[in-house]
Amino acid sequence: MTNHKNYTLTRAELQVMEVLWSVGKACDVHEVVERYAEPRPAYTTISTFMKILSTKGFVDFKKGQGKQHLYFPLISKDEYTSRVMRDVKNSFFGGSVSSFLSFFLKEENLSREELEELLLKVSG
Amino acid sequence: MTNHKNYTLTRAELQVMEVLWSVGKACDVHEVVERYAEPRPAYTTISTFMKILSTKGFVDFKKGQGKQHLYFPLISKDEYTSRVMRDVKNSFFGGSVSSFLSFFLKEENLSREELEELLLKVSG
DNA sequence: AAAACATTACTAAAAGTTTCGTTAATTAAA
DNA sequence: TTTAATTAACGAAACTTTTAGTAATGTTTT
Repeated sequence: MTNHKNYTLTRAELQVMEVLWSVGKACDVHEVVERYAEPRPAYTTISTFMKILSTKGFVDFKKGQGKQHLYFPLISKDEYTSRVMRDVKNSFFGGSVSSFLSFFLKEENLSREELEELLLKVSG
Repeated sequence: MTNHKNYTLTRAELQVMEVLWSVGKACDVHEVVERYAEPRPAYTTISTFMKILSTKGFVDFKKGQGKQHLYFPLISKDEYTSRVMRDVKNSFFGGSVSSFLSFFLKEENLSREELEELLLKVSG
């Protein structure tokens, strides 16, 4: 399946995706579990999430050694980030770009100099 | 209780808070239900959420007519928004302001000029 | 080919969230 | 003061998410 468009990631699903995104290559369940901090979830827990994520269209897999599946994301972290940002913008700022940005900047309490610097770094 | 700091709002809880924030004054359960779009939730559903939100420290109440409670938020929408923004910044941009900003600008396709303008508006 | 092994699929239970009927308590009305 | 109305508290059902054990299946080794 390929239409992650209709779904959102739950907390635990996102955690799995984070690992896949950070690894950057297709990997098996063991590799994912290893990257969890202690106490690690059970192998089958992650396996279950892979199944769920496949069904929801967020990951796919190719065959590895033996019957092993090598999982990889079907959506990039950037794509998903966009989606989250859009949702936040819509829920909290009525979809307004400038409200969103203003709030963020005020929130960060940046000095004039820091702002200038950011401007350069960002759009320079 | 007053330590909402340790909790986050679930989807349905947030919806209740949105109403309280928008109304702007302490209100009873009926007033909240009325502001829901059809099909409205049952009175007791909202009542339950008020209880939960009190326990979690997001709302408090004062006595109204009779035995009725008038609920009001203990956290402002801005405060809660900050929290969400901080979470997004941390989860998706490793806490980096400039990463956050860069992504947002690319996403929104803002020009250098538009950004400058916004910055001025914000930082006076 | 059989046994041992590795891995996914299946199932289910535990935990968390959402929903609302019923009950109990309080206030208002008769 | 008894009855009716109102309202919050309680409890539980339905649903979702999270977790993991067990079964089934395919792979490798003997």
